[in-house]
Amino acid sequence: MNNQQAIKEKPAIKDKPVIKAKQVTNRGEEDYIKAIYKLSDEAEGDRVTNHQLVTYFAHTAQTVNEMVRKLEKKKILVYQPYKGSLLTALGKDEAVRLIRAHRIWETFLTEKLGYAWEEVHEEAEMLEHLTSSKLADKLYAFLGAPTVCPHGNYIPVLSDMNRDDLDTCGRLKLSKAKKGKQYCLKGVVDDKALLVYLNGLAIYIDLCFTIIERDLISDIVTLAYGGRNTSLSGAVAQKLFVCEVYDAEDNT
Amino acid sequence: MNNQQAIKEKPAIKDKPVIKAKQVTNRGEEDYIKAIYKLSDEAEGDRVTNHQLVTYFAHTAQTVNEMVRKLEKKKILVYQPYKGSLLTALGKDEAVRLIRAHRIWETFLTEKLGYAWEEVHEEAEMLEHLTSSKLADKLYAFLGAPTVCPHGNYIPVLSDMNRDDLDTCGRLKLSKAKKGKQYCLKGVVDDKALLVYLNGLAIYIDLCFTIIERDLISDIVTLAYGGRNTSLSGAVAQKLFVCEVYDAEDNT
DNA sequence: ATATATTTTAAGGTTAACCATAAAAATTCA
DNA sequence: TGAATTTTTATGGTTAACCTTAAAATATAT
Repeated sequence: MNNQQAIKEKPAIKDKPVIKAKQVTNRGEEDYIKAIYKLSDEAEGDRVTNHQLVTYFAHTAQTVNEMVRKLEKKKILVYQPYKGSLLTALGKDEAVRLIRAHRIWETFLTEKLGYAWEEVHEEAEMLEHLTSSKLADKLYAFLGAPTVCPHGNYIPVLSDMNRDDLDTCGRLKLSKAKKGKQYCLKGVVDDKALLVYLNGLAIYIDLCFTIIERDLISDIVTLAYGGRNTSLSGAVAQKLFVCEVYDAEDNT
Repeated sequence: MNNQQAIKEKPAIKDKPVIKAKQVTNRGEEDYIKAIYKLSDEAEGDRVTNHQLVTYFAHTAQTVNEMVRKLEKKKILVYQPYKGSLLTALGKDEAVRLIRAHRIWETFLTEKLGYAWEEVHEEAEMLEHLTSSKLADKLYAFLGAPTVCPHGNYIPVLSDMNRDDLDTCGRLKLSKAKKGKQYCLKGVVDDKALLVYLNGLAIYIDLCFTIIERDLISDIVTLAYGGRNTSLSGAVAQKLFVCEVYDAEDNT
């Protein structure tokens, strides 16, 4: 027995490959970080409750609790039972890093590979998790330092890493737009069903239109563009971001 | 108790996001498939023994056995105890799909993003596992249907999916080259240390040189190119693939 | 201020991909 | 052919990310 040990101890280390897998799949944790970042924009008080995560991921309360506690230990967030989670600076950096990678990939896939805007989310969702800063930066430069992704959402750069609202900044929700005025579509929420719906209506980024009707009872906005009128529900209008357009003849 | 059940059964399904992670990390299995494919090129009789996998991955015999049995159940290989594993057509297709994705990514990273040839392996190693056929095909087209990766190795296309020797086909190992003849470097093994070494010697794909010495005792080849002479060990020469070059004046 | 509802968490389970130890089986070699 | 060596596999363990059930703690609404 002792003998066998002795023999086993010297299995001549040949200079063979010896492949080791590395940082395999932070996927779970990273998805939680992104979710908390995203949900905190919409939620009141910035704190994201476990309940929100339960419905977002369709995980059990137990699972959400475990993940949140784990991220808390890693200093990625602070958690108050019954109150919710708040990302630390570390957590926010991580979230922004992921969102940046996500949007860079989306831009690459549409601009360079000819994907449609409703096809890129899933691919980017996977690729973002294995995108080093080096890769992100090189891709970004290759794309010509774009400011927005195919859905019109800002691609954060290091200087605005901690800006809170990456999605609406400088723009207006269409649901807040005013009758009679002219707007230009600058961003949409990255939601496949919505994107396909907009395709059918020939609505895309940079489209300009006039609001010809805004019914507050039915919560419907009606736009005029390209010789047609289209009515959108409040639910849709809330997912579109616009900038006001000033006509040449319309001074101020 | 029964009561509680009844209440719990109707947690009104809201139309909230409900994000589900999918096909998470076949990484382990896929690495085994690739390893078996690669090792079967070098090994005698095509079969890859568990022992080869043990040294390749630095996993235990038990782990290798489990993985092999699992892949066997999935019809990816046939395994004979004490003999080794042989990929099925399904397994080979899978391996080639991965190698194709790997080499396409390597090409993208060097050609489009300016990576050095010794930097691309690790990135490609991760990206290949989440590359759909659609993505691979679009990338491939974007790159202009390249035939080889930055290391000069063939990028398989569907038509040669089952070709056995993707790495040496049509080419010669430098270690088999003859004194006095002229050759062109067409491929090198994708091994970081080797690539960095070659950088230092200004040796790269498509470099042409003449073999001015070939010492069989010391197993050293000496090349002349760009006004310099360089001696390479047999270990290195075995990892370089060349084609013979015929001078204009040297008929036949 | 309590009763009800909701949120948290303890306890224990599952699967995948790894590990170690050691017994059983097959191969190889003398 | 038997002994030595190698290969395989049974048993049992670990961690991460999920699960269920049910108890404990807190919040809310009357």
